[in-house]
Amino acid sequence: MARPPLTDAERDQRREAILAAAMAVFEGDASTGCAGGLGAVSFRRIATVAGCSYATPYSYFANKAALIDALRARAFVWMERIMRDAIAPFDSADDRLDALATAYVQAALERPNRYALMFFALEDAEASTPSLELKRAKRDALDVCTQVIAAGQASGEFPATVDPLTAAHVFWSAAHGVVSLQVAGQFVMGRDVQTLIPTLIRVLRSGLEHMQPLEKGGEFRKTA
Amino acid sequence: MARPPLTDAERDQRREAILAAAMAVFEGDASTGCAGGLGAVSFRRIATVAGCSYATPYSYFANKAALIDALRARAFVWMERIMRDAIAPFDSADDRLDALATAYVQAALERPNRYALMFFALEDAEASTPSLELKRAKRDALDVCTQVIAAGQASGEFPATVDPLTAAHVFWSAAHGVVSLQVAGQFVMGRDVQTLIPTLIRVLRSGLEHMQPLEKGGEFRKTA
DNA sequence: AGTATTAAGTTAATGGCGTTAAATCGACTC
DNA sequence: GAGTCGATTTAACGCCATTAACTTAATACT
Repeated sequence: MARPPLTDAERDQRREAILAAAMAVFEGDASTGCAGGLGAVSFRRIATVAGCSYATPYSYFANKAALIDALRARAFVWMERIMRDAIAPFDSADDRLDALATAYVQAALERPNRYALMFFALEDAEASTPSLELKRAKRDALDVCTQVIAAGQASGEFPATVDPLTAAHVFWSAAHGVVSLQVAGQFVMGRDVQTLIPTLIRVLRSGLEHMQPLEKGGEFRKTA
Repeated sequence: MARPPLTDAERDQRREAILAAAMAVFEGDASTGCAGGLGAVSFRRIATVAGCSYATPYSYFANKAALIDALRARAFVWMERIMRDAIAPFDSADDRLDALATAYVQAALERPNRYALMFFALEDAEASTPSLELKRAKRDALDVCTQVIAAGQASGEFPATVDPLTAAHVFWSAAHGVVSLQVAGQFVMGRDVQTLIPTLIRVLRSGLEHMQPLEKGGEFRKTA
């Protein structure tokens, strides 16, 4: 007596089409005829590119923040794959760490928009709580780093003075700091970031033994 | 034969009033009755708060990006003062570096909106080239870090194996990475960032001698 | 005085945006 | 065919940035 709802597969397919349109707009695809970047991503333009009405995307995403959230998840998945592919050919923990950092920085600098989407999409997406999909994508990406360090500690190549998750945070934070300052055009490091990263990795790598688990760690001089 | 233009002082004063209104909106001041953050900053709301017409701010700022640029410059000046005040009571280079990092992180976490303004205001401000005012504010802020390191090297407390500017970039990048991942709510570091920073600083500090100048290795190069 | 001149500020308009309520369409059951 | 209900579109609201046209006000010259 009633029209049957869409199949899950159909819903996924149409949701995918909208996401694809959004990605095309975000990446500044020529077919969309616009500049790209987060500022260019509007529901109305996405709808136009996807060939549907302005309101249609609302059947698949609660609001713009939810769509940006999904885009961010894709960006993290993309980065995770890049990192996994980068470490695959290497065996030693040091080599894997180097390859990881190099690939990370290279990917970020080659696709600054996508990198900015991962971390700088505050305006539109930060307000609402992240989706499970995004949280998992983030965790999976960080896991690549954690696993490399944990493996290095297990094999004795790295000192096991700190838990791998903390160390992964430190490494990722450092890489993110360098890359994001560069991507955001902050300061004037006339120097080549590609060469700054190896330096930083080397320093952090050699500093692994100075890291301490934070439960007991953190003693430091401060406050007169 | 004509009405004289406003005095420079008058222009500055009115420009200042508009900037103050913008800052009040951005900080989510109660008098503005809005949430705060960059998303809340609109020319129209600023004009309302400042008690002028929608178009008036255009007499003092070319467009919204220019106004955001000015706000960012203020944020950098604010951070510079915090850092300078933080290092003032200390004498040893180690103490100053610790105080610098601690104050930086504390300030960023206490006023995440302002910190985000410094580095995450891509949408509105990144497109246009930064103003001289902003560039100088950034440089002055970075100079605090550079000077601490240079002084430490001059006194022999820090190894002089790398130029201070590069080292400052490394330190700032690392701190920025940690803070910005935290501010942006990335990952789930259940750990207290306030304690992660000392660890990172200690590691970087001990790694100073492993840093190498990026331009030309030459006489600075320490190890083969 | 009165008037031309010119800067500053206001009003109004344009086009775009996110979002939502009402109207329309289309596939299915009876 | 008629009824029904999900999916989509249309239309609308309010907000935004930006700009053009207009109004106001302060001077200088006659």
